[in-house]
Amino acid sequence: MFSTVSTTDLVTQIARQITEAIVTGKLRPGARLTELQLSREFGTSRAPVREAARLLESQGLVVSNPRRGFFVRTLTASDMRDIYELRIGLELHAAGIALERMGPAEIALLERQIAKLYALADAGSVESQIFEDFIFHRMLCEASGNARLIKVYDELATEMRAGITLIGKLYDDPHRIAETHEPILAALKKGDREELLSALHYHITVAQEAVVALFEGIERGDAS
Amino acid sequence: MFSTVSTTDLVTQIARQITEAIVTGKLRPGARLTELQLSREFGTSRAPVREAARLLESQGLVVSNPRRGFFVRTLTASDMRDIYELRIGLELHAAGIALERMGPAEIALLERQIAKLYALADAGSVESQIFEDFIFHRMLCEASGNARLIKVYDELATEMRAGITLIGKLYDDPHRIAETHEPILAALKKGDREELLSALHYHITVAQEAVVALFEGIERGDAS
DNA sequence: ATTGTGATGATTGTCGACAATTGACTCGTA
DNA sequence: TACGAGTCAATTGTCGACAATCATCACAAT
Repeated sequence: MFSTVSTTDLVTQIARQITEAIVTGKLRPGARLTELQLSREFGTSRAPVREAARLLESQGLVVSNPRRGFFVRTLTASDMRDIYELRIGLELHAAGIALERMGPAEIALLERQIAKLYALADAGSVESQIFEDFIFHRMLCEASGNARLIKVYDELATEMRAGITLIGKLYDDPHRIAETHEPILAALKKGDREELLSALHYHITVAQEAVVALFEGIERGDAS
Repeated sequence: MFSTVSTTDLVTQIARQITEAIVTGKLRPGARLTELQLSREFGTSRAPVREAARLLESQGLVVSNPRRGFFVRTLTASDMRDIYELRIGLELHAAGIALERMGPAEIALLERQIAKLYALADAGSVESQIFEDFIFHRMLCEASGNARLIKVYDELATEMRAGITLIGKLYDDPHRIAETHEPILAALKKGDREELLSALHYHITVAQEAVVALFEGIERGDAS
């Protein structure tokens, strides 16, 4: 999850910086990525920048028009609906498997993560709460023990972050955000499969509806 | 699904050729991909080859060791188990959504696809049947209407093909392969959700067990 | 025989440059 | 004023070259 060592290769480093710029909103959707400008900014030549851009394209953060270059991908309401719908399938599947594999230790970790959400609700920034929120769900996916599944989750998480950045509004009540994770934890503790899947489904669906509605509003021309 | 025009850009073209070489087995798992050799083979310079290799890395077909280059990814039994396990979650989710959206026309297309499988069982090559088998399941995913989900399926399909290539043995009774799709179709026609998910789950699990067992055998040192 | 060491060849990572193409801009004309 | 053709700057796609690094191999020492 976190950078292993500071000495990663140049392409990865560049890709990470561009990703940060996108998910934090410094690079707006639709913004053009000119290779020369980026290479100057990073103090490298164009080659590593191109490769980094290709990497980000495969992750769905940027799109490339042949002969025109790379642009920050503009996520639509339809995109977000698909992403969250897929996430439902993915995360419920992960939870179903995880339920069989989790011991008290793993569940305790999730509980601590929720505590962290509460703490950030009181004292932290919105961005850090969003980040830790994703960590919670990633831990759930990790508990499935399926590396391939985790990889897909990470890709979805990146896209969701890229989309959500525009939207601090969703998190107007950070305390409530933390609360909504409780039913998931409760079901896990009980070992109730039906309840777990139901709680997760509800949790994600609520987020989906909020995000999609907001995007539809933006597309309709409300304040960005 | 198929190439839109013959004039795709160079990187895509190279990536496609390397992919073909991998999934057809011409490039064995673990084989080294030297940029110079590939660039000579394609009559280009190294730059497009590098980008194509990066693309394939993001698809999980090749891996890169920094300063050492690219190698054809060696899929393990554990990898295949994860891939098929994820596929179960993905495809069942897709089917659940698809059930609501499919009309007689879409179901008829699936029926024709099964007919094609029978035809290939009688007269076709194993490879073409494998291909059309994947098409059947892709059609099911397409019916979900979720583009993001389809993208993940395509990635999984590529990895499965890369793994399965070694294995013509799994398709020793091609007629039976076609048959195993019938229960899925039957459930769809009935509109029985439970039966559909159950049939799909069984169908994929059977494949998973066969593939994983084969890989475990290979890892144990049986004939490759 | 085995292990450590040094040279050597091959390969990657990165760079700057050139040609091809695109999009915008200007100018002229109806 | 509106529209179209032609020109031009900017950017990408591709290339060959150089330096840094790694693996291999031979050779010597224990």
